[in-house]
Amino acid sequence: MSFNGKRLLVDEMEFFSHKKTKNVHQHYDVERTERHHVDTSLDLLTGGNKLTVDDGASYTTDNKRNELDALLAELHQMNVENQRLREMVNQVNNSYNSLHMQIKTLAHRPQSRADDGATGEKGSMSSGAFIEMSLAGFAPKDEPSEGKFPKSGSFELMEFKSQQINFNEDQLKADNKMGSGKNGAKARIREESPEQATFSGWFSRKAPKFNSFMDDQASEAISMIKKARVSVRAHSESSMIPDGCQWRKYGQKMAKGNPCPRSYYRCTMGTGCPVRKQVQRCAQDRSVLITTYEGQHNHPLPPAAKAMASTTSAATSMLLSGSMSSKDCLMNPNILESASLPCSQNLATLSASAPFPTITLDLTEKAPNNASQRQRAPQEIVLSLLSPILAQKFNLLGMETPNAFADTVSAATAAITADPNFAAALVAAVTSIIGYSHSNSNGANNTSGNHA
DNA sequence: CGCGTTTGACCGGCGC
DNA sequence: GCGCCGGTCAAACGCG
Repeated sequence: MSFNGKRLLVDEMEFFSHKKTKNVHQHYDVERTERHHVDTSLDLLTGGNKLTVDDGASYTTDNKRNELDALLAELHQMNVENQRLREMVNQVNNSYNSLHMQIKTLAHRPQSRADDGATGEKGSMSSGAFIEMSLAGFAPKDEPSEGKFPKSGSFELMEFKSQQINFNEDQLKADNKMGSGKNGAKARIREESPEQATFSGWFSRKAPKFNSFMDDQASEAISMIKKARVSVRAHSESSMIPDGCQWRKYGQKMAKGNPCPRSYYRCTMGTGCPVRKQVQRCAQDRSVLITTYEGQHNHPLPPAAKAMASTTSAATSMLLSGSMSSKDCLMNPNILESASLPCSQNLATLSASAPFPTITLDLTEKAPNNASQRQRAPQEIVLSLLSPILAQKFNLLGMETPNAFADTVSAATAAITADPNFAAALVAAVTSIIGYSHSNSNGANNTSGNHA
């Protein structure tokens, strides 16, 4: 009964995202949702015939009784599953509270950190401290103290403290090669340690003022979040890939190193929508269209636009969470392969040389004959990308990754990709969970409609 | 006439 | 300070 499974999964996602609700309400909502799903399923199975679960009404056929028995058994199973998930939520909340207290402690002694940084040259600053500062900027300054699900920055702050950062120089070189980096950016990377190059390039292009680094870094981070970009490479003969949004061209320039002009578009679906995109053909392969999105929509998106918006939004979340950008993607690019993506080593890459944090989704893979290596839908790609992040979040919280997690992901991937609408909703839900819920005031309207 | 596109001018950041 | 470059503006233009 995949239908029920899907609905329950989404409800759990919403359950996560509405964590501020009191527990009693959460439980009530879950129970009510379960009942609703059973009723809905009964209606579907019986073609609208009146069936009731709890009053023992007579059933006209044995088949229907059997179906009801099966559904009740399934309901029981779901109750068990829900109970397990509730326990996981409690664990997450407890872990978050613990982490939050530690962050508070760290935040109250910025001067000592600042002194550490100020005593040496910028280049000699320990990478751990530097990254910690950068990531601290991710943590919203107005974050409520209690009961709120952790922002990604909160996670990563602890994550980077506890692990020595390694770096894959080959990945960086590849980024430099493929990116539109200027010489200046490359020089910066040469002078700094690689991880500093990545983070300082995005968050601290000017010399940091260590005596007020928290505020500076936070504001810079917020600025960078707004400017974070998602680049999508796709084969297209037309001048633009269809993404469901309405765009107005406001400029065209010849970019250095590319004989093809770069076009600039802004979203016209909402008044004053800040979302912009650049469209340019790849210099090496003219059939490849590179579309770069920047900004967040401030208006509801039509269904046709949600898929792409969800994809780019999730990719951005992945990027901004830091978990993929610095530790997984750069240090261990093979993690993408662990997401059961046969072609994923070229799927999502990060540019350390770009002036803004940019993630590139490469959808130009040739569609193989092998069904198992078919070209995947964006939702499928995002789901595959997200699964290792979710697993990582479990591990980060000191929670054992559920044994059946990998199998569940595989099964869910198959089920979810059969339903594009559900996939889009799921991606949006997951996006809100794994961190980057900086979608502030327009979050309600902006259902999964964030580009970058 | 309204709307979208084109295109040269302009601005700011950055490196030298 | 100068030049390069990416990005944006806005007047001119074209189309339905």
